[in-house]
Amino acid sequence: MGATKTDHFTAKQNAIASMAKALGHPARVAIIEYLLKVDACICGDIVNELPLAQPTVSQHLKELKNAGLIKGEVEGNSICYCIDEKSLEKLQAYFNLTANKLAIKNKNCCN
Amino acid sequence: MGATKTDHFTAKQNAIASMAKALGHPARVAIIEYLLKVDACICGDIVNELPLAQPTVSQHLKELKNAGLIKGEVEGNSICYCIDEKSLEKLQAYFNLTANKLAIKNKNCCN
DNA sequence: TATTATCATCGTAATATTGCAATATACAAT
DNA sequence: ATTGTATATTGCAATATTACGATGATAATA
Repeated sequence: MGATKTDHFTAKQNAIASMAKALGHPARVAIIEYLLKVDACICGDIVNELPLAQPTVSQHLKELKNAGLIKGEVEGNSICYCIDEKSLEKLQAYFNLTANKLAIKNKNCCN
Repeated sequence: MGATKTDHFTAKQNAIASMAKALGHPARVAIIEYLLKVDACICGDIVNELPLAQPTVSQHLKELKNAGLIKGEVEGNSICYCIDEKSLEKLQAYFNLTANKLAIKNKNCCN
């Protein structure tokens, strides 16, 4: 026990959960917001922005990358991290769909 | 260590992270989708829908409730769970804003 | 080549999450 | 009152996450 039973759910449910999980930490939300704000995006800048040590930030970046929310490319001595537009669009589409379904839904329950 | 340093981030960042974290498990995504699909919404139904034991489902429901994503009301012998529209709208608004900012952004980096 | 700068990885401690059996609680019906 | 049904809570084991110091790896620069 202790491990999530991912194989019992649909691929889409796991995909959404995976991206949501990556955003389930304020440092990672802050990283996304910072990447959105600046044009140049090097890990060092992010470390200076956050109240966390460099290895911790590096780890958060890795998780965002694993979830597909950001991309990283080597650029000389440093690494350039950027938001992966597609993943953000998937989340946008998912929540638009969900909120719209909810708005249309018959509310004959708890309301 | 091991505990998230929430107080170092903004209230909004923590709020988004908190809701995202609640959706960071496929069972909880499945619960939201199920609540969206049905009109009547009682926990027993949810237990039957999911490949998890009753206490586990109950715990996931509690977390969704703590994050403000669902509301629960006692209804006779059972409890009626429903999606909290406001929270879903917040997520929708957040991802719309983020995706739109991203679309407008100058991409002079990693692209 | 030696040094410095930048980011990643390893190792580890502290804490949180996941999942379930067992048990408790609350209500409805008999 | 007792029984049955529905959900919550407790307690625990397995695993995951968070955070950071120490150390590596690589590239630019002196």
